[in-house]
Amino acid sequence: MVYRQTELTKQKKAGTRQRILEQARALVMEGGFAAASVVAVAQRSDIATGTIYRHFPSKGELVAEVFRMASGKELQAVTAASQVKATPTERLRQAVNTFASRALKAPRLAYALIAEPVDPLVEAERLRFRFAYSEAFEDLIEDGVKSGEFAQQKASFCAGALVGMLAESLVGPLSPQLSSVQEQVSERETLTEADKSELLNEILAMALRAVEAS
Amino acid sequence: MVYRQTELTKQKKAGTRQRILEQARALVMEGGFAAASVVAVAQRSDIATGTIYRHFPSKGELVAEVFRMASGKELQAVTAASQVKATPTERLRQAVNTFASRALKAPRLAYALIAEPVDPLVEAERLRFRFAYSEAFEDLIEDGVKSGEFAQQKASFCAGALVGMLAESLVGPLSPQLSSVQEQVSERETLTEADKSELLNEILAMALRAVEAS
DNA sequence: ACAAGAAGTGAATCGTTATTCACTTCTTGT
DNA sequence: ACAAGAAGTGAATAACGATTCACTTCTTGT
Repeated sequence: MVYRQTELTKQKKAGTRQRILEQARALVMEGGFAAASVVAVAQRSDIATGTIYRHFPSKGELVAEVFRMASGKELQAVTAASQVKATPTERLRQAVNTFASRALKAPRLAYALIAEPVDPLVEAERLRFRFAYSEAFEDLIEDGVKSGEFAQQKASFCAGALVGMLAESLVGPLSPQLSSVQEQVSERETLTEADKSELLNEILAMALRAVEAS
Repeated sequence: MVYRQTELTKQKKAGTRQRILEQARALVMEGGFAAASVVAVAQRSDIATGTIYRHFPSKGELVAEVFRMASGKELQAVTAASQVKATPTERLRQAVNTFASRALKAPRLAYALIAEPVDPLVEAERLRFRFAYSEAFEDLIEDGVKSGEFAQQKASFCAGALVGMLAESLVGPLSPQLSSVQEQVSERETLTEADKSELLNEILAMALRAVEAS
């Protein structure tokens, strides 16, 4: 027994693992989870397919981790925005704006995270994250209801509906952007900056109306 | 050339085709599109797998037609509800109520139509139907904006967002019901009648707030 | 230098479904 | 009854991606 794992090898291994995750993430950004086959991830990471399995027990676990990384970043941004020191209305505005504008900046990734058909392990993560988003909004809505700024409503439900509304408002505009894999929707228009800005305004206005006292 | 297709055989063939569609639909109602494999559909229709291909060029076309049938029925109900002779507010109330209560009555089917990962051919149909729903709401919102009952808003966008909100508000409550195939979510509660009724009220209230003038 | 354990390799295998096709059975008009 | 065309059959095949595994290469301590 001459060979025990040392600091160097441990780091090297962690590095490989990291590279796999990064390349998988890059593939998802370009072509969604569908593009992240084991073979493709391996090729892009300059390793053999088998190596993937030295780092992840299954493909599902790999993509679930990719999902967790990417969604975690988004969630953090939204949560931070929702906790600014301001009125509930302003906090909602910030949170919605953060969510939507980030999605519009990386449409392929956003679609993958929000709506793309995925492996059950990933779907489970998605549910979890959706719930986490919901909680971020829930706090803010509760404060708004207490202060009378918002209408009387069941915060837990409305937060969920709000997340759904946000997500779905974006899926429509987002899906045409996918181009590559899906042939059917090829000749749709691309979103101009002006379109995006108008979209943002409408989403913001509607979200506010949806919770505000009338 | 002694055998030309006659009325009787034509009807028989149409009958078989119909039975295939019905059994496929039944399978979808029970276990979603995932449960509607060609073999399963054939078995349940008491025919050989090959026979499916005498009636449909591919599995995709078959399930797309099942989707079209089922969604068409839902769409028709919502459209009808949205066209009752009443104020825009009341029409919205009717349409939303129709959509949501029907979904809650057949949760497995609703989930399959709204959110289940499906074959691209079916996904294309889904987009089309989503747009059709959106149009039903669009007319009603436009009327409401004109009459001043609703806030100033871009009807085409808000209708889409509304459809998204409805769909997504339901996916959460609906997905736990799936039971059979998905193991992860097994120990979630089932919706009681009281839950459903509360859910309906909240959805209705939020949808109205989302479009109404403040 | 060497032995042993760890990481990496990639072609072969497995699992799952849709799809095909050579064959059988049914229907019809003469 | 019979021939021809249509419908039906279901085992075999195709296609696809995940997973395995016997093997090679690398790393380490003595």
